[in-house]
Amino acid sequence: MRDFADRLIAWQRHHGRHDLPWQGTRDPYRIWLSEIMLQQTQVDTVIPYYQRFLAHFPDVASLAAAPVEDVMALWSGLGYYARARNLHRAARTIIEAHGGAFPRSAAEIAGLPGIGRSTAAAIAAFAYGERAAILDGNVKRVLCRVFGVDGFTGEKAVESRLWALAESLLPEREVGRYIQAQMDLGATLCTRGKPACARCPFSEDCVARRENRIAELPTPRPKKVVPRRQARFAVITREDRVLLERRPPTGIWGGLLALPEIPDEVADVGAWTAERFGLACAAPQLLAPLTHAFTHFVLDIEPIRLHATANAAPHTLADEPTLLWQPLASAGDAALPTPVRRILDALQTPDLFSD
DNA sequence: AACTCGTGGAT
DNA sequence: TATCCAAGAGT
Repeated sequence: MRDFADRLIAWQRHHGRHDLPWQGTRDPYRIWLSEIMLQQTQVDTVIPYYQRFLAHFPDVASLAAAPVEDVMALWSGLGYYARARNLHRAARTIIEAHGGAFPRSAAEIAGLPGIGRSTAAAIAAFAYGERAAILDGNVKRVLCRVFGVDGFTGEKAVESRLWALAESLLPEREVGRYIQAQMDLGATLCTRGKPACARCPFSEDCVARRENRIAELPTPRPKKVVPRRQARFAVITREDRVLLERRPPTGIWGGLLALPEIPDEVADVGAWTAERFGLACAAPQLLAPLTHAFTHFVLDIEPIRLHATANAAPHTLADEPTLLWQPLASAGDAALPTPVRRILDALQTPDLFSD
């Protein structure tokens, strides 16, 4: 198909999306922020986070100047928290190593942490009109269907073929509109479930449609059994505060504030609390358990409430910088993972009839 | 290459 | 309800 890009661009003018919050600007910072938030995350989920983040950090300088804890708090609930840490690291790199000027080419942009080939191309195309191909989930789905590409797109051979195809289809002009068109077509029309082929500009040419293989393309990811794990979270309160622990920068919920996890081998929770935190507590109280599903495992959570007695002073934790007494009233502003947020919400608004 | 890393929407 | 996976990147 020789006029793929031209037809896609023409379609985008009349049927594409033009009013998303990150559109209508060539500010590479705003485009960058949107692209990072949109990684593996749907548009409707991103929009309120994007607005809030931009209100706090309107440019690279303000982001670079902020403590990483503030950045994590604004990312809280959005998931994939390494994105926030890398965003912050990259902002500081731009200020310190690039003199505050955003890199001008996709190749340079791709050198920043958290920015891979596809995201770098999107930023360069939107901000500078650079002729660079993207390969996100939308593009993969559209190309696999229209051109009949078989095989799971996570396999290197398939992905290499798709990259080559994406490069070969690039138009000479209006690259920004073109890649927006690819994403719009994939997100609004060539969807995973029931694609609206009747409204598609390629319905006559599409291999998947001609061969009646719309449901088989793109080839789905090989199935895997997701393991189920169990964890006990200590909800240690003292007056109107709760004890939180900063998680290590890597791993699950990296850099976030969470409830201390009670090791599986601990039988006597009260004794463990006394030994671990130097806190005397009243009898442990079981709170409502909850299940949290990740992509790669399911976590069954048992929150256990422990009331610390008054002689347990907050300042005894001064030599443990990862621990802090968080006022429950302001817990909503903290960098909490979603299930911890839910537990603390329930603690503040006890409702025997909910759920 | 295979695994890790969150959360919520869609079906 | 169970399953898939979304504007992917890092290791």
